[in-house]
Amino acid sequence: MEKSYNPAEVEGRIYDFWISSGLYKSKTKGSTEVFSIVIPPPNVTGSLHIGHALNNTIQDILIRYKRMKNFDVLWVPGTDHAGIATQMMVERDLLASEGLTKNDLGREKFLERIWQWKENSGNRITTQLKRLGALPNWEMERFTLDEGLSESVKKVFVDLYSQGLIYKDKRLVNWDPELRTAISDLEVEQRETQGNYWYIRYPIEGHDDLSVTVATTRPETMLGDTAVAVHPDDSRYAALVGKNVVLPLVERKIPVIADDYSDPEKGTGAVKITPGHDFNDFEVGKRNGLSIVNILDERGYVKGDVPEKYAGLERFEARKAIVKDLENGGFLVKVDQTVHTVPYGHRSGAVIEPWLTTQWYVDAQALATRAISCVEKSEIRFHPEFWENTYFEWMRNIEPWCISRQLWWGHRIPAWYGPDGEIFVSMSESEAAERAEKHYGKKVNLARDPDVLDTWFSSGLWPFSTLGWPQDTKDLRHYYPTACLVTGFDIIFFWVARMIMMGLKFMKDVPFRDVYVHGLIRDAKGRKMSKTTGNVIDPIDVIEKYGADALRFSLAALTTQGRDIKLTFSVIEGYRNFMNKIWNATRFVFINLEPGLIYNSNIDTCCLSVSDRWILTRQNTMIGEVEEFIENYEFDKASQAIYHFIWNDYCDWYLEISKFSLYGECSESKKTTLNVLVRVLLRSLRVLHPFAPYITEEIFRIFKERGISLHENEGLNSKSILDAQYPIQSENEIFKEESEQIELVKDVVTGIRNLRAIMGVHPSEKVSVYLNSESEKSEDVLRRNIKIILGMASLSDCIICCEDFQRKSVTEIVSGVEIVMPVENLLNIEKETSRLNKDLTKVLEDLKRTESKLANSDFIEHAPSDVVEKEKGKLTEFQNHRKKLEEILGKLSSV
RNA sequence: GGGCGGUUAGCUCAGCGGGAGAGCACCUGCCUUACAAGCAGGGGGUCACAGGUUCAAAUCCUGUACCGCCCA
Repeated sequence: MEKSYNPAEVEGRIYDFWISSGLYKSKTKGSTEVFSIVIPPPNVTGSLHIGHALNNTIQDILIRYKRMKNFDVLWVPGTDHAGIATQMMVERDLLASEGLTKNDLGREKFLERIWQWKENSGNRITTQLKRLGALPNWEMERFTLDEGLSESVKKVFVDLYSQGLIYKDKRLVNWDPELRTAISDLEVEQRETQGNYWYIRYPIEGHDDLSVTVATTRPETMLGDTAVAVHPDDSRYAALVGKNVVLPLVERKIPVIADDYSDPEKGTGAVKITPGHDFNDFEVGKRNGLSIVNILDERGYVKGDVPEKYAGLERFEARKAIVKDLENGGFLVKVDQTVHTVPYGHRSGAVIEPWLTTQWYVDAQALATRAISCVEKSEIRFHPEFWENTYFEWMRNIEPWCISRQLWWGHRIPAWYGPDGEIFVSMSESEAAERAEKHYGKKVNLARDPDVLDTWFSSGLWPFSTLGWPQDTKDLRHYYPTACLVTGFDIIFFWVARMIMMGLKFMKDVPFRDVYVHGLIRDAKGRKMSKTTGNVIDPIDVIEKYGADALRFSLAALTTQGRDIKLTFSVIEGYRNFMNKIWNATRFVFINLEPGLIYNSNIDTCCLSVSDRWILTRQNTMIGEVEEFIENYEFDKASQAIYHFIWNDYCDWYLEISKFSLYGECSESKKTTLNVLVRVLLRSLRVLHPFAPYITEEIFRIFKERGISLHENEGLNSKSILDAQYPIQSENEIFKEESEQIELVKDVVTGIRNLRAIMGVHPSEKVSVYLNSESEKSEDVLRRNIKIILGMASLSDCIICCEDFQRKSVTEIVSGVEIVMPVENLLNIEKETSRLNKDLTKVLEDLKRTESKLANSDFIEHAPSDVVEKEKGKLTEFQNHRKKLEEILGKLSSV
């Protein structure tokens, strides 16, 4: 074995092995329980970012863990066509490379281009997932625009339409003038923006001296004003209600109306109403029967029933012109600076315009009822639970979902129009034609709806469309509902909620039982990672530098419940070191193994030493904890438990203690030690495997290669560690008594080492100490483990006795044991006195607190008896400690 | 404006009713043949603030301040 672990040499080879040996396939034989996950499909043309790394690491941990627990696991991989994002990219590329627009190419040619683009970049994201060590069932890989998935999309659309849950409606939508498509509420980002409040005076018709002043952040929309609203109770304006104002520049006469939408406290208390370009105003217009004037085209240029002067101006150019003209005309009262929220397109970054169009909608409210109750009834559980609130909040106030997009890349809406606009929604064109013929009594030409569906519409079907729906497949029956969905909180609305609605509607069952919501990864300063900030950590770079296992372990360790993750290289480096530690612990074991020997890991309990029993106890405790933590999605705690066990228990103590046996004379003892070393190592590797699959598989392989054989083997007859059983806590390997003994020994050793350090004793120099305890039991423990103490503390001699010393010495008291180290001439009495006084102060504080507790009758009465007993134990301990310290200090003062 | 999270060691975060913890950073000493990507030892905290509940509060409740996110 190399002296340090080299992930770059190992990872590719191991991943190929997993693929070539078919380990990614589901293990259906002998498994009774099923565990399935569908991947949150990344953008097919995208590349793996650190968020994907986190998301997929967690899924891979779950899948590997459950597989080793003998579940029939399925992890469905796949990608998303990402309608807007992908089309935007290809359009940009087309323009840059050939100076062409999509319209120059035409729909079909353009779509060919996108497919080509997808083919070129389509493998990148999956290749990157493989580098991370993710092992989904690649045979099941899906793409949202696959034939099968397209069938499900059509089927869902047709069914929902026939039930009236999908409908066409003309209303305001969020319109992206740059992409020239409608987008959903969720794709709009409200940003606080520095802007102006323009106060504009609207003269009252027929009264030269009367006017009403309105305030607006979007003056150009005045071209579309069809009323001015004041509050019904606002006495300032009561007289004006029913009169008309003359819209400046436009000269249109529009009414002053009373509507409580107007807030008397805000601005002037009078508000201009533009039903064609503002969501609130649209509602006001509906209530008051106002007409709608559309003043913009799909690019955001002024057009329609407006003064000729402004027609054809871009919206912000129009704003400038209008403000200028208002000022010249004496209509501009004042301009205040203000911070207000402006809607921006999530993808394009363009300012969104509310725009009146006809679009397709899903009646989300109708689907939400059951989606809410299934979470209320805990048929689906969020982890951490508080995300339920976010979910409920949104679901209970859900708006109709606009699903049509004026794009070409995506699932084309399966609706055909007859010559008179009659709609035929069908699974196919021929079916539509058939129905049209019946309807009209003759053959007619049908035109298909040009638009495509929101990408999330197809993603919403993902948990069942990927399993074959609408066909009644074996996979669907077997793996639906999935066990768990792993996702970031940013797509709870976009995706999680919609999958729940769709799953309940079409599968009559929830799509998953658990939703594990992880945080978002941020940089060291807590900022979102973005290309523009330049603070992006590329997971592939990390993997190349530190190895995939180090990255995975870091992500798992940092994933605390419900918090964002601040990722820094120093953390990853730390876990890279951990991998190297494991590697070297393995090297140590191999160095000591004797070839050809048969190791029996089915250890005969009676041969075990105290330290053997201790490490087995520690390991079994750890195994139980890790199991519980993983089941609760507490990956941070699980990884910490493993880390602590391997590094601090196994390497720092057991491995060091084992040397006394390995380098000793007794071959029986040596054999037992090796058995325990091997057993604990192999079990640790299996516990660790879901978190660090590469290094554990590699070490496992080396074990097999070296021909290490064990009677009751540690899964070594499996071809992969992934096919070995996950360790389970073994009650008969928990030795409480011996475990406590070693903890005492450890404390004493640390105490001695501390004295050595204080006195500057060179590590190689052997010294002698006296150990003095008033407890016979402790004394007995120390006597029986004297070899460990001698070795671990580098002692020449260790005398356990109760005798009184008169020699110059330094002292430490740990766990009731007085450690006395004679130092003869080296003693600095002042320093030692001050050190011990510091200890004494602490003990006196502890003692005082305990005494006052026990003196409190309320405490004795109310506290549980075990707490009271514990407190009494502490009292004795502190009293002894105090007594000893005072004796030592007394002696020091007389030296 | 409404909702959700957070405030614990220099930094990142655990702990969430009974003696303040980890990793990193820091200080001291060690190249002790598994590992210097290491070993040993150590220092460091009125657990944001103010009330309350309780025999007992970092932990539960209320309020305040500040930070972050989501929705208007």
